[in-house]
Amino acid sequence: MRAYLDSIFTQFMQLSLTMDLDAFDLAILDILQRDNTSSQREIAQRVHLSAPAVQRRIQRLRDSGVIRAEVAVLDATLLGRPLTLTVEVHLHEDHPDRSAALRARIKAEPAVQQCYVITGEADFLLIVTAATMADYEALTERLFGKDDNVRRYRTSVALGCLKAGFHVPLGNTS
Amino acid sequence: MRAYLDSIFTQFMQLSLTMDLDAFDLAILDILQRDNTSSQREIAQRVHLSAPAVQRRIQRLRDSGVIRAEVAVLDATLLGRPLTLTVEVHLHEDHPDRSAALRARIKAEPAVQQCYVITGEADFLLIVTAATMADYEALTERLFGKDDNVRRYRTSVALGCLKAGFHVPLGNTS
DNA sequence: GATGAAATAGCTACAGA
DNA sequence: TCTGTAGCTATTTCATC
Repeated sequence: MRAYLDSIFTQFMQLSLTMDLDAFDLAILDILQRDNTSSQREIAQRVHLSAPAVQRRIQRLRDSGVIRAEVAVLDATLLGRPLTLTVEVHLHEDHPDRSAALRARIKAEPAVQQCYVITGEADFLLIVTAATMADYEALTERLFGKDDNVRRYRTSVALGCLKAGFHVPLGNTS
Repeated sequence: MRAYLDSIFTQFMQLSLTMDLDAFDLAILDILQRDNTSSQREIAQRVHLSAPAVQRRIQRLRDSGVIRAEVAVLDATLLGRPLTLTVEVHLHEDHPDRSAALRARIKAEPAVQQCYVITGEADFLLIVTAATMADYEALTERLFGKDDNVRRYRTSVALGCLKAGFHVPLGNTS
């Protein structure tokens, strides 16, 4: 019952939030998701609003969760991690209970940058960063080694990266 | 010849940069890649350095490319794009010349958040955001529809996301 | 790398539409 | 309720040691 009420509340919040975003908000968001170092004054004159108005809107977007995080994106290669790998994980049973431990290990593993629970042949898709293939092997051993619910995993090495980001297309300003 | 010199230069830069990063830099980077809103004063006292020292290091990390970008990460669901899809693209020929047009379309398509060129069965792995399945279908038509070098593509819908980011593990502070 | 001054950005209060 | 003006606080930035 509590979970049900929570879900209703979440839906309501999302609905009310989505409806409250106007063209100014979208313009501000699009600037910030490209370059979060833009000053409020600069944003203000680009979207034709005053600096405090921009400030208030940004604060509201942060509070409401539309802005999930403000982060620096680092160059993994320059930091000694030139390898990116993608891993499809196939389970025997994909019931949450059976894979809870695996999920926890994945969440706790810093080298795993992304993990999606997916439909289709595989159950998880991971994006992993590593310094060397030996390190990656050790990682797979830690994650999958003793888990008899993992049927198999298929690794692909990323030879290159055409694009990488979490940029969300925003209406006409996408 | 020019390309060769460029590659040598790049290698030299990377080497010199990698070697010049000390524990302070790594500590600063790890703070920034988690929360880029941290003030220099705050960072300074956390890493036991003065604020201007932190400021100089950050500037240097920006200039050298270790800090690739400073961005706001938005909630796609709250912005009307609740769907995330992963797409494996299989080509007939993976020679760059034959896939140049496809690469260009992928780069130009805002809904494609990430695209990795990978080894193994598939040639590309895409992470895509979409508002509806109809939109996604239209996207695949735009990207792959008239490209006879695309043998097939395999879509998986992301049912959930255990983690998502580009956080790079940094030594002992990972 | 630290200190301190100047410039700039961010934040709050208030008035008006 | 939201915008814009004004003014204050805090942060960033730069010159000097």
